Amino acid sequence: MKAPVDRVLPDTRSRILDAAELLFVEHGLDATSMRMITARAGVNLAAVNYHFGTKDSLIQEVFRRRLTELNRRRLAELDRLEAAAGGGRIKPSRILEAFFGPALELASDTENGGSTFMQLLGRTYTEPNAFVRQFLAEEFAEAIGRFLGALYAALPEVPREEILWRFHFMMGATSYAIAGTDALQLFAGRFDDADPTRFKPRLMSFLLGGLRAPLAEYPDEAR
Amino acid sequence: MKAPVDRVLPDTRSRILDAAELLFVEHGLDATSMRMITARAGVNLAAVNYHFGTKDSLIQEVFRRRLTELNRRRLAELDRLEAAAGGGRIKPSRILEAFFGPALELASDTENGGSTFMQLLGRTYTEPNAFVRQFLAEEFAEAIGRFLGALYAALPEVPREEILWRFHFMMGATSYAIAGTDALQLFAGRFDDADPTRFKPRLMSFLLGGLRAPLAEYPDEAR
DNA sequence: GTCTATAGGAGGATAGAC
DNA sequence: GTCTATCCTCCTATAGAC
Repeated sequence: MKAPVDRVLPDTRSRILDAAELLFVEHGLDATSMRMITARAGVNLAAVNYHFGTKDSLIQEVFRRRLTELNRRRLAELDRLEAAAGGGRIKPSRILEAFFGPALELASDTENGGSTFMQLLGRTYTEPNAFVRQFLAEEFAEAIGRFLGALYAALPEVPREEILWRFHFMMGATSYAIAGTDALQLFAGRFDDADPTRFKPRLMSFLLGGLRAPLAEYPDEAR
Repeated sequence: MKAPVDRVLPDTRSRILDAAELLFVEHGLDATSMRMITARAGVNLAAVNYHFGTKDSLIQEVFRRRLTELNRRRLAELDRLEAAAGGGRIKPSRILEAFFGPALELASDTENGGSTFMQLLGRTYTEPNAFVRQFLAEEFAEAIGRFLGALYAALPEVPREEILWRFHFMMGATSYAIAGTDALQLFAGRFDDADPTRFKPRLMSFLLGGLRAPLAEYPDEAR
């Protein structure tokens, strides 16, 4: 790499993205105005339109710069697992680790804003904004497809639509846990032993238990 | 009851609440303007301020009118369970049924807007608006406290903070599943067998599996 | 590339007539 | 109780100077 480091401090574009990410978490996408973003980033209002065009494009770029890398890492992990298995079965717990592990890692990265972003992402899965949902779906399509396929292969005795639903439930538990930890505090009062290092094994244990639950364990009383 | 039925059609106040509920789901709290609400309700703009004062108060009332009843039913179910057990242990599956059952029932009520509301509620758990979070926490405080206590008693061998976390995960899986079913469609393409009558047993089976998962089943590799 | 200035419109809220 | 009319604030986006 012979390109000289011209700027060691974040440039205008990055400063805008960082500020937007933070404010989107604090106030939501709609309630965050361009003025709030540029004020926090220390740049001029017009800089946003220069670099990103519209507010929607800015939102898209906030997600894209992190999601592309996140899903790349997930797929790399899955590739590694499949190569190591050499056509044999992969343990479901390994698959869950490959999918949720990178997300939880990012969620615990408080230095580079990863935890901020994951809070935002967790909330945005249920975002009503059609534009946002559209590109989120596109960004995730490949990873979700590959991981669902891996789970189908790892659990051939479980009906596929059941796996699909359970994957959905697992995404929900994880998103919600990441996005709304303070909601738990509100509900349950002080939460002194919220040891963040224990969060991952706790969640993984729960997810695996749900994924492998007996199919008809809970009788349908409403039938 | 000797009060005559003066109005059989919804009055202005109810029409505003119904319209607001629907629009909040479609566009989110912030993106829904007072003008959109009054236009859909077929009432004048000033009627909202007359009946509710501010937009925040209107939002609060949209939630309150449904949540009070929902949590009342949950607590009634729990009372019934505890009375029937007569001091003995209650099965965790019964407790989950008492808590999540009424919510799922409301979520499948498409006639009176219950499903609309539950979609809204599921999304709002991660709402950034501080005002909204505050009264949601107050509205839920009693029910959450009672049900956590019941789970503690039902699972005395499980550490309490573990139950607390798992309750949090269960709320997440449920909220997300209710709020974002169409997200699943986006991810997984066509979803032909999304039989809504099978949703409840599927979710309950998953929740119970997660709640009863072995504690250290998933090893903490990052330790 | 980044700024100032402003256009052009939508927002919540209210005063006062009916 | 419900309406009309209006105030003032805030928004996104852009045009054009530097």
